Amino acid sequence: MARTAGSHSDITGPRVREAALRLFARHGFAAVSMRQIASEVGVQAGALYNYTPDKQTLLFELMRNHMNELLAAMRPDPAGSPSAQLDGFVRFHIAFHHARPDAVFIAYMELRNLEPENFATIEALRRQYETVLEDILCAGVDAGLFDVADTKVATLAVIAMLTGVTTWFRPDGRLSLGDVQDQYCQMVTRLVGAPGGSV
Amino acid sequence: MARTAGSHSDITGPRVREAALRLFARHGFAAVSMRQIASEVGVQAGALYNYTPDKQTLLFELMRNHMNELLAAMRPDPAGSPSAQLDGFVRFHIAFHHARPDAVFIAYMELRNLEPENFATIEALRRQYETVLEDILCAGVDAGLFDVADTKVATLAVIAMLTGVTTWFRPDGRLSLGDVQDQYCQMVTRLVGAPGGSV
DNA sequence: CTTGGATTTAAACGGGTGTTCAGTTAAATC
DNA sequence: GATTTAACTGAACACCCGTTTAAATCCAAG
Repeated sequence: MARTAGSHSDITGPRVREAALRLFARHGFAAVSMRQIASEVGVQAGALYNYTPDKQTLLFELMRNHMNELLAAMRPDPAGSPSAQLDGFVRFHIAFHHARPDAVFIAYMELRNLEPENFATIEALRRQYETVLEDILCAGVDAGLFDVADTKVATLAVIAMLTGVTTWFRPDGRLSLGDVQDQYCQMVTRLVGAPGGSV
Repeated sequence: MARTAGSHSDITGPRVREAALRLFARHGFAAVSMRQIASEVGVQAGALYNYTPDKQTLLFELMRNHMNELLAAMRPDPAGSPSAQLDGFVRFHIAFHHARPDAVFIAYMELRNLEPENFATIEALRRQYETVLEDILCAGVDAGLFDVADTKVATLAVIAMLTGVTTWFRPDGRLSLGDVQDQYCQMVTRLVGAPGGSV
């Protein structure tokens, strides 16, 4: 068992994933070659295959990793009221996605480049995340706090609205991330017909 | 001037664009080859160059065409109230986008595959469309009908929310297109703090 | 029926693709 | 210092890429 301590694989492995994430987000999975990724890492193309069985799996692992991090980070306070939970969800979604623009971009844009089996896995994780929000909405409706015609539709509407932030928000722009979070909280609060959202 | 009547170009041209639209939407611009498009049309790859100078322009024309159609079809009733105009915008956006899923997909997903000049053109058209909605929101705020903290943010939030419909709505599903339009109208009405959106 | 231009083919161009693998390098263990 | 083995190179594999071009085909007009 040689080269366990000073091994480069501890360094090269993450660097491969970082380069792939950045390049896939920037140019798209199909438009990026293994040689481009390798060149970014400072290695020959063949060396990448020490870290991934193939290009498809490299994409899949990036997406699965992102979704797992998302689900792990999202822990709604079970003691909070539905309104507080909804508020927390909105702020969390905006902040978490803003911190990982490349991973977000890939997770939403490269789904069609996944093989069916991999697609199903990512899709399941995505639905799991949506369920977190839907449960909050259902709890609010049950408590008579929210007025939502269809919690499934409202869930998808809110998530689409929140995810859209990543396409235009720039930290050096007119509004701070906190401003944006505040505004979206108000809009979502009103959207679900919760009290406290009126004029 | 021979072959003006029985010319194939009247037939092949549209067929090229249809095939490209479908394939680009399904697999992504970078993942689709000119030979695939040609094969779909029933022609050799070289024949495509009678109808487009290159692959990039083919994509660009599809996107520009879609945006132009979108802007031409979007004519808010200048006599209507801001609330009625907003309602009309929501219903129009959902219906128009649902009728052209492939073009919508391309217009939102393939922006990064456009060369800078082409990107700027499409981006300008997109902003033109957003301005239609923002003007409605501004009119509503000026009339004291809407309560919106930031019309730009609200515009982007509403459009992201509406466009998201195309990713999940299926006409053979639980809800009809009309149901979805109704629900989004209510959610948007509440989101902008307009009267008539409360419980 | 010939003509001439629109339309398409077939082949070629230079270059890039994902992936494999024998061989080289270099670091950790004995 | 010899041995072991993870890490990497460099070349090759078979194939696909967008685009160009000369030649063939097709068909309305004269």
